[in-house]
Amino acid sequence: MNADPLLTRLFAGQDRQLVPHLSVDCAIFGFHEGQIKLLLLRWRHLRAWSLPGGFVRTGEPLDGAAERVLRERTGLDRVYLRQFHAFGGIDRGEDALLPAFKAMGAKPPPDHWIVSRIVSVAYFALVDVAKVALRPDAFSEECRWWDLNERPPLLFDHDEITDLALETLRAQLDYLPLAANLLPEKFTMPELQRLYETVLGTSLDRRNFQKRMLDQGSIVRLKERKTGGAHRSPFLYRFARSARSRGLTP
Amino acid sequence: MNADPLLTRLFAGQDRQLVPHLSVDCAIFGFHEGQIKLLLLRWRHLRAWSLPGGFVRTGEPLDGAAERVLRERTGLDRVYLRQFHAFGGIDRGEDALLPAFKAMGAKPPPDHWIVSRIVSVAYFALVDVAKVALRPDAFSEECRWWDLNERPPLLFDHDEITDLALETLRAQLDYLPLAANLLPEKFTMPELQRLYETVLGTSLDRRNFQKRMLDQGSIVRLKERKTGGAHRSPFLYRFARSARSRGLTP
DNA sequence: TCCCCATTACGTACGCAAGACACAATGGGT
DNA sequence: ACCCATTGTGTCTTGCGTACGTAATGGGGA
Repeated sequence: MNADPLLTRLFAGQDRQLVPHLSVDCAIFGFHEGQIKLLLLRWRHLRAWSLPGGFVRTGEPLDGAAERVLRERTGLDRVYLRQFHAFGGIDRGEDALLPAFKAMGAKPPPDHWIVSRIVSVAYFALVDVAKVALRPDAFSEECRWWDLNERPPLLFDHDEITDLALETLRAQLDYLPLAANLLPEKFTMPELQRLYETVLGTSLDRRNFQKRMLDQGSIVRLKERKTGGAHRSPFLYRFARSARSRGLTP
Repeated sequence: MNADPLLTRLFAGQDRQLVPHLSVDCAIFGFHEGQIKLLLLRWRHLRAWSLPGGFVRTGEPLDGAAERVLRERTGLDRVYLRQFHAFGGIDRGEDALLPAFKAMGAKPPPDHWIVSRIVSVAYFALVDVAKVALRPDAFSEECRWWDLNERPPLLFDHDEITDLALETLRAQLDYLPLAANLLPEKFTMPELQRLYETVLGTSLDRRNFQKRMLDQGSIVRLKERKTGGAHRSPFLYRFARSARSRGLTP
């Protein structure tokens, strides 16, 4: 197999396009059929999964790198994206990459930063699954949604990153407009409730939940109802303008 | 003036001790006489102030670098220290350093990372002012506590960093054992209340505050009272064991 | 020395929001 | 036409936070 020209230049130390020792990783969450979904990539040759990520380019803001990763994998722009932690331990499992590079015909020098020490700034994103156009990156052969509870073990320290992303999500559930970004424009009250229950891991009272949401004023009831279900048709709702917060510079 | 040998080696690109393009900054908070204090350094030659910070060494964890900065400036170890954000904008004001380097007789090449692009991971620390032994670093001529409201304008983007640290502090006031780390072992109820009021920027009802704190169970009343004041002697309290959380790996 | 009074300690009443639960309405399935 | 799971709405209770009143204390001023 031919060596990737990008990798060859990178390993020769000639690449001044990237900020060394630095990367971004994105935990991209979706919600579908009552389940939280996580977007994962499968690496070529390694056959193992990781979060979408990438390196930071010279002259590119950190947030810009995260926005780029999100855009390149999902086609989405201006969606909910927040930094939540920088992971800077000494051994984050970078050497798991070595077999992949070898299989690609490129050999990094043993002291090259890409296999020695990388600090990764982690972001989480909330997206509407229906709007996503999945696309793997140069190093991966597949890109798909996983049910959060059935996800495979991840490469590097990405299990740890995912866990902290979820913890952050739960802690901020009522402050950030989480649901407004995970659900489609129109949704029913039970759908909204199942999202809350899934994120919180508890069950909530239907009637009190509805009251709380409506009194709070952040969602608006539409005239339409959702038909096709086997029971009484529920109303459709949408979020009030103020509830949708997009992008990193609000 | 003679060139600093560390700087000379760094600018010649020979220094493999530091991870390039990466630094840590610490917002170190204290509390004294009813006021929140912030620890600042005054740079040599520049005569301007900044947060304590430093570069990350090869083989040093990110958290370790923050702990080292805190220890070197205050002599303290195992105190409350948390990462809260990575600042990675394109121009964070690094070129403010140029005059300082020049005055030290060292000239960085114009494309050197130290004046081109630095991503800084920011931490905040909560310390007991009485236990701190202040010590400036190699680049600063003075190191002292400032009243938060009277602090001077800071170098780089450190005003922004300080603002976000405070915002994070306020948001987490009731969850993290903030007071347990800012106050001395023994303290009075009015002292605790003033800390809360200062951080929150509001005034609280004396009687309800006392009830809330005691019902919560995280503080314990001692048999002693504080004497010497001009009025009725208040009881002394201490935090319950569980309330004190120290260091980055609990 | 004694009174004054700011400050501390303890207790009660009210209001709002969340939680528990009952009942009516709907719409496809049988 | 009836059944019944599901949705929409209302009521009662509980608990926490807020507002506020009263008693106790200890140093300072006359």
